[in-house]
Amino acid sequence: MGCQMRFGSNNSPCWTQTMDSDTSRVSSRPSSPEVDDIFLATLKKSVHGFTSAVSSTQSDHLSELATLHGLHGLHSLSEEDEDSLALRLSKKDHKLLSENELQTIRLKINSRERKRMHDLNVAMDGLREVMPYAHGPSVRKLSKIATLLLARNYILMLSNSLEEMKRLVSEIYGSGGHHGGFHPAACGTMTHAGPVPGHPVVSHASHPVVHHPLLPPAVSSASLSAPGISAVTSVRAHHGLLKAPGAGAGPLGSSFQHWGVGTGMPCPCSMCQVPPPHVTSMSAVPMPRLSGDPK
DNA sequence: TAGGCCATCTGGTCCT
DNA sequence: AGGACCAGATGGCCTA
Repeated sequence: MGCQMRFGSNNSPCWTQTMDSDTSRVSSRPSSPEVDDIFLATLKKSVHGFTSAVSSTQSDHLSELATLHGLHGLHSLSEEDEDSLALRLSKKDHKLLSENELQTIRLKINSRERKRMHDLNVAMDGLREVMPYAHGPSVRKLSKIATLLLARNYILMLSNSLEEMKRLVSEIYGSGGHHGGFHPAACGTMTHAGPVPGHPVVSHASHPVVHHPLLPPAVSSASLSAPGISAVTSVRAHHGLLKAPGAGAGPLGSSFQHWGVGTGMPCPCSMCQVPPPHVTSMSAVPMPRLSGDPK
């Protein structure tokens, strides 16, 4: 089976295709049910007796305990039996706490855990939102693991792009002052798209590995093959995020601004008064489809 | 039907 | 002691 990331309507297992629409299911269920509702409902039930308050798991657990204590047919127990069971359970398993107290504590803990997981999901949703991936109602929600892996790759891509931009800037302007000798008069006719005259064309294939201070050494395509993300090998293999930054119409491929040497400020010339090289939107990058969607 | 993804419960551990 | 965090177990939903 390998990598099964469900995105496209046809749900190809791997990220070999761009995300595709599937209006039928963004998420068939809320990321988290109304926590308070659940908790309150459960609490409400608990008022009428703990045997009806417990979840199925709790019921099972209770049944197990009842079995351990030699009591069978828990649901048919009378109140006296329940009280007896509670006493016996409290004596053996919970010492001083009554069942109701235990139940209350358990519900409280469960509620906290639900809230914690809900917060985690909210954060995950926030991460999904900033992921330059296809958004919209017609796009299936990224799974958690997909979100994390994609985010990681995205960060790597941005880091590499940034480092490469810095390198290029220093390469271009490092030896001279502003417009160090190559820039045509007042940026007259020069297109910023092509290779800079007198400067070697950037070859990503020959780029030294860029090390990001926040990343482990050798953050490169090789490092992306770490076992930790082996589950998405095909994702990596086909994922546009993992291409060498700047390739083609990447951040530096088609346009970049002149930068004032030493100032880090954009060149004020008219030619350079264009939007800064945007971070390539991954939604614009042909993302591999995750399914066998023929589109 | 199998497998993936997810929410929830639960008990354990660690921290404050 | 209480809360946060974690991982295992469980069951539901969905898709191929």
